[in-house]
Amino acid sequence: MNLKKATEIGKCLSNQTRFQVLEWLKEPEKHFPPHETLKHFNDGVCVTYIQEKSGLSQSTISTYLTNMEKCGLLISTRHGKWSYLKRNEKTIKQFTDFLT
Amino acid sequence: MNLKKATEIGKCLSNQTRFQVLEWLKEPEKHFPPHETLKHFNDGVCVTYIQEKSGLSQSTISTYLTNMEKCGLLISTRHGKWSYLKRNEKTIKQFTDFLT
DNA sequence: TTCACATATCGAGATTTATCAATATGTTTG
DNA sequence: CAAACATATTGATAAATCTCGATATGTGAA
Repeated sequence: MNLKKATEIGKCLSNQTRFQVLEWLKEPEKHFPPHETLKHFNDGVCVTYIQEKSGLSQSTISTYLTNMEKCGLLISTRHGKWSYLKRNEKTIKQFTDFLT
Repeated sequence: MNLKKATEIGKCLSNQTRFQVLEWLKEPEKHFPPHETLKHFNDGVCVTYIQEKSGLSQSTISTYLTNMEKCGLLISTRHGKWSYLKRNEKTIKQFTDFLT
C-alpha cells in the first residue's frame, strides 16, 4: 500500500453508494436474494442485484464496481453471463493498516 | 460510526495531500522541525509547518485541516496564536472498524 | 492601541465527479 | 445464427471539488 493507491481507495469510499456496497457485501445473504443458478455467495453478488438495491442506473453502478475492482476493493468473478463481486479483504486490511 | 460520517471521512482520504498529512502526523518529529515555543508535539503540529511541507497555499491547507477536524480525523488545539493539529486515533479506529 | 504574524473565510476559475440515456460487447439459449 | 439478457463503454450535463489570491479575524508583542 502506498499513498497513491490509498487515495484511490479513499475516492471509492467518498461516495455513499460505493461505501454501502462494501457494507452490503459483508453479509450478502442478509441483503440480497439468492442467485438463481449459483446456490451460494462464495464469489459475492451479481451486478444486477447490486444495481437494483442501489437504485442507481445500470451504467453508473457498472462504472462504480469497475473502479472499485481496479483499486483492489472488490474481486470480480465471471460465471456465464453474470459477474459476481465480493470484497477483497486483503486490500481492505492493507488500507486500514496503512491508515493506522 | 455510520455511513454518512464514514463517507465524509472517505472524502478527506480521497486527496493525496490530506492523506499525507495524516501520515506525517503519525511521527511529527520525523517530518517537522521542532516548534519554537512549544518544546513537544503532544498536540501535534502547527498549521504553518503543515502548509509549508505540503507546498499548497495557506488558504487551501487551512480549509483541508478544518474539514478534517470537522469529520473527526484531526484534533485541533490552540496555544496562543498557533493552532496545533494531531490525529484523532479514536475516530480513525472507528472508521477502520466500520470498514472491516 | 497599533503592528506583525497565524489562521480562517470568501469569491472565482479550472478540473473532476455524479449520473444518466444510448449504445456496444459478451454470453447463453432457442 | 438470432434473440434475449447481463454487463461495459460512451457522450453529455449538472454538481462538487481543487486551488488560488484577496481579504478578514484572532492573538501576542512593541
